[in-house]
Amino acid sequence: MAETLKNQRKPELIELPITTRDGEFMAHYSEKGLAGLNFPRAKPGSSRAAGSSRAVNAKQIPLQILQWHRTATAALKKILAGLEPGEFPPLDWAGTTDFQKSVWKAMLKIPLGKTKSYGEIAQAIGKPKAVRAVGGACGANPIPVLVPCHRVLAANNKIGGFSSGLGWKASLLEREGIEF
DNA sequence: CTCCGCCTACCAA
DNA sequence: TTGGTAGGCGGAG
Repeated sequence: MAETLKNQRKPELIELPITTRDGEFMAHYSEKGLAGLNFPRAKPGSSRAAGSSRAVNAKQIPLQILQWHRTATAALKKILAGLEPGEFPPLDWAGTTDFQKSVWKAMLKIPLGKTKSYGEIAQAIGKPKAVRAVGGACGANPIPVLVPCHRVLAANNKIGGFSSGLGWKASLLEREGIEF
């Protein structure tokens, strides 16, 4: 009778927006914490459908999640301003692989204003040859900015890639005073 | 198993 | 310096 866990296809996350001067980010929360963060769709300024008034009934959102959202919002805005993020909400990496988690944890250890290469991350997690795989994990990072995948550069201080757009990566690095 | 990717080191111009 | 390339690894289908 153990219903196949595989039927749990839908995590059913609660989505809440975070409006910043860079546009509206979208945060996704599970009952365990922040599970995802998306960059703004349009560029700052273009107010398109103005939220299409999908007014989520604030009343039905667990207080716990609202608290995490406040924390996440503050942290995101700080980093976007090139400042120390302070407290983080718990991060929910359910559904991801151990390899990816190890890579993301390693990235969380990179201090603001500092960088590491894909190779250094690979070495840090004990898989010195999995360099390219580290790049893959960075690209799969569900919580960009807070989990600083932008602080990972290619060898020789080259900018490397960024699935959400190199423009974002370059911009985030600049805000932290990083040169490349 | 195959294909692809936020990489690298290396070699040829 | 710039460009092309083969090796290596994990993830997705």
